Amino acid sequence: MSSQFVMTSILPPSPISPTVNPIQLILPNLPNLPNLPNLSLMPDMPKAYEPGAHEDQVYKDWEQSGFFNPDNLPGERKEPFSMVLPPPNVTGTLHMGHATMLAIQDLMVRFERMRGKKALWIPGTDHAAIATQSKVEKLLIEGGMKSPRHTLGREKFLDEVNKFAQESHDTIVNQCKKMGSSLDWSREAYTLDAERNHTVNVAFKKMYDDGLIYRGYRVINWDPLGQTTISDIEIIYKEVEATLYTFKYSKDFPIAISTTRPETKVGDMAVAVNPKDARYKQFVGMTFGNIPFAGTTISIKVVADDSVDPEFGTGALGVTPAHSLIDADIADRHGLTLKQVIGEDGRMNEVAGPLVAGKTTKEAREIVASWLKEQGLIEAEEKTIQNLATAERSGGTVEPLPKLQWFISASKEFDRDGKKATLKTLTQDAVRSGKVKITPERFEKAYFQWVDNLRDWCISRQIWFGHRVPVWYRKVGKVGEVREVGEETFVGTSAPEGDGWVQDEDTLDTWFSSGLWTFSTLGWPEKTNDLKTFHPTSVLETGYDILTFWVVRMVSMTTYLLGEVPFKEVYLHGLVRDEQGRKMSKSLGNIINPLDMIAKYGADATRLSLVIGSTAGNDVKLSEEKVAGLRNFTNKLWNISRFVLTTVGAQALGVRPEATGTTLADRWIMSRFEETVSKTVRFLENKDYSAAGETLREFTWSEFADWYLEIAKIQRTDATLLVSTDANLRFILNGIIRLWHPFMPFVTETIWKEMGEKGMLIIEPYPTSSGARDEEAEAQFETVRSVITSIRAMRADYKVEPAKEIVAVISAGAQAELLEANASLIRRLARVGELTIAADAAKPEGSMSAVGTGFTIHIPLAGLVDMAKERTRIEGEIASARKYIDGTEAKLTNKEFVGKAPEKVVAEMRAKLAEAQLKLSALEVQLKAL
RNA sequence: GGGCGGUUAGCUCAGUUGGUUAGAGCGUCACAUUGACAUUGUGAAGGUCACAAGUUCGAGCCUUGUACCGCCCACCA
Repeated sequence: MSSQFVMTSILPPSPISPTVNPIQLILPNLPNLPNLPNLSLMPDMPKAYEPGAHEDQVYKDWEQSGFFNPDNLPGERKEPFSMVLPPPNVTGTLHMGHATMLAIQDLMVRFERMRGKKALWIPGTDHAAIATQSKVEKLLIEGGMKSPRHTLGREKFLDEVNKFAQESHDTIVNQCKKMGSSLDWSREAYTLDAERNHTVNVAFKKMYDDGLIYRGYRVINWDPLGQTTISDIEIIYKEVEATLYTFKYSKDFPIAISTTRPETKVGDMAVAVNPKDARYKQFVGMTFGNIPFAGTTISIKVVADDSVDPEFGTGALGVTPAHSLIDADIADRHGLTLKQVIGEDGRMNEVAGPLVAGKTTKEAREIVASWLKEQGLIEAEEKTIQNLATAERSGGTVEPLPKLQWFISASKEFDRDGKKATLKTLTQDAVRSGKVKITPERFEKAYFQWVDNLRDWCISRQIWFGHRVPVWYRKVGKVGEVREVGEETFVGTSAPEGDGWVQDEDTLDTWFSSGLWTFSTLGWPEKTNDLKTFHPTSVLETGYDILTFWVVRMVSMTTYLLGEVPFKEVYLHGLVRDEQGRKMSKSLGNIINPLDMIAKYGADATRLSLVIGSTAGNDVKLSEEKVAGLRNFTNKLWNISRFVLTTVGAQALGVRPEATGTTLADRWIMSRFEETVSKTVRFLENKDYSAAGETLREFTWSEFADWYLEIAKIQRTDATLLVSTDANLRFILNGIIRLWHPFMPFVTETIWKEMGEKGMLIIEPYPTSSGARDEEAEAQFETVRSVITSIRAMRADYKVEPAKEIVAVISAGAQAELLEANASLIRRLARVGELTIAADAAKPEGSMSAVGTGFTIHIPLAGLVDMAKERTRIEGEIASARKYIDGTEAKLTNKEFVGKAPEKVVAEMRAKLAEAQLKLSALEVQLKAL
């Protein structure tokens, strides 16, 4: 029974929380009030946003709403958006890399959900076969058990692993929720649960029946420490120092060879030379038999093979077919037999001869080397750097050796749509045809580099934790007559009928089941509604480091089994590094735990820190300061809302105000809002999340909070502007809360509640914009803003107390009317008591001046103005203006520039020149006046 | 050995098909602060865009080369 160790329990239903949010006690009392709010009903918002006080409750509310499940979403939603969560390994807890993935994916799915799509994001975990089993084994050994597998036996050992996996799973689920992930828990899957086991078995059987899966006796990567085979990509190369010996097998042998592993030479079957190598041509085809070598006897054939580099070493390669993957290939081409001299325990076996039998390879290496020395066979001995193959999980030194294993063929041909295809060509075509788009595009190269060299994939593992190979064997033969006449094989989704069947002991590589993930989670092989609606999935978002491990395999297996791609797009994020760019690791002690960050700064700030400042495919450097900085922003957003809600009120939020009768500032902020919406949406559609976030932050903080809110305070003192100003404040607040939601779901949903909105923000429509801007208002407001900023700068320059009112005279030419119309803003925001604005105003005695584009500001500061300092400053400004004018004039008098540059560029430059000249003459006037 | 990135302010990074006097956040400095917010406000300083040559009217951006840093693949036996 393969299901005995399958984990089925997934998740208890969320209990309905007995706690009642105090805010909800107030809000139902908010009827449709007349325009002026009743202050006593205003929400009582604390001064600072405390994430810990809201996040868990908000998440529970979302879960209870059922909106994570697309079947429950309101309205008619036709277009699907689907995504699978790359299942985290049940080996422990989530790290910042997982947090990044959750932040980006949740952003994607919330955005699409708000845009009215049938949005589905499927959660799940990966049993991570070798990784989990070795982790549990290690823990048991640390706990005092010497040989856990031996002591416990298969069933009890698996109980331990499953227990650990369950605990890990619970932790992971909790962490996903803490991050605010809007995952549809009702569809949660596990790569090793009963349904996925069925999928795996069906897939295995189909591929076996089609000849894509086969069993073969071949040289594989053996991990003597983990006691299992591993695939090529589970190998990590480490540089170690080694001795390269050059020697002859015997005095009479005509060719010398080199090796760093003399002990394997007792298994040599041939010497390979390049066919073009004149030195050895005469020996090709000859066999030298009965060579006494290190206590045994070997027989060496000289073969010619193109893969041998005549320039390297002696130009001859000793072929050890059983213990080198390359040699195995050569042996295969020349029909040499595999002579296994190293056993699965990593020691030399009987075949290796009495001199080394039973010794470890390391011991044997010394023994054979001394034997060679004694015999005087060594011609050279030198130190080199060798890339030692080690197993990713156990750290053991990988020993290539021949073994009967299960493989998936990359090159077996089959018919696909009337054409010949292989797994390799299917995988290549998926990306080449554009059916799968990889973002960033440059990773397509890495994809092809891997796929073009796709080799047969060894999928069987000698571990217990995993999907057991769905193959049964039975000895065939008449009892009592001949033993083991043959073996009968049965491949199926469950055990065959009849007696004597024994299931294959091995389990499958964990990537076999994860390769089926996009459709195993949707009910395949049944033709479910989910599969029809949501497959192929819209996008796969994952780290670039598992492109080859996982993405390639998903494309291979899905295109083969389903005849369609697993996803339309792959979006790859970078790795999270520390502030110095180092990988986060336990040994460096630089790990930032996402849960710590959430506890300290909130989930929203943590998410934002992983999204802002990171671009597709590039690593993110994370520091606690960055998270803290973004926590400040969440608090800013909270306080913006607090201001609007407590002073203006919550009514009529979201209703677009009438444009008539509004001020320049009103027109400006509405225009900026339109621009912000269209830019944000465009960036989100292009998956440029950092740019979207920065656009929003810029608008929220630098435009809405710093300028419009301050102006609103002034406008609200004017009874004729009160209603329209409030309407604007509400509308824009409502808009930014929606815009921010996919980035910062908790604080925005909390504010939404404070606003007294009935439904939940999670399903509100995302703002849209025609992109129509009021360019006149933007330009005019820019002038007003620039006047205010200039006055503030002058004050700061002369250390005038911010509260103190000053006198200002502005000479503004054609812009005098505009500034006059906004004089009250200038007075209040720049703290000007007596303000004179004229087309051409004279400079008062003893004043300092600042020249802007189209205006000059004078501030009389009797006795305070340092004339020498003023002169230096103005001279400096004149110098830079001259330099600019000279450069620009040079360009404009250059016929080639005027002739070849686009008209628009030339016209812009002329306008800039005129502006600069105007400024220069104004500066010169100022200098003279001094 | 093959390939892919990167090098822009003290730090972390943007910079869209080449076109204003290169931007942001953090940090720094100065000033301020009981009415949304010190998790704040206002203002300022700070850059030969790694280096060299080339293409172009024009280069942070394109080409070639050099240097340094990081990663992936191969595994020379």
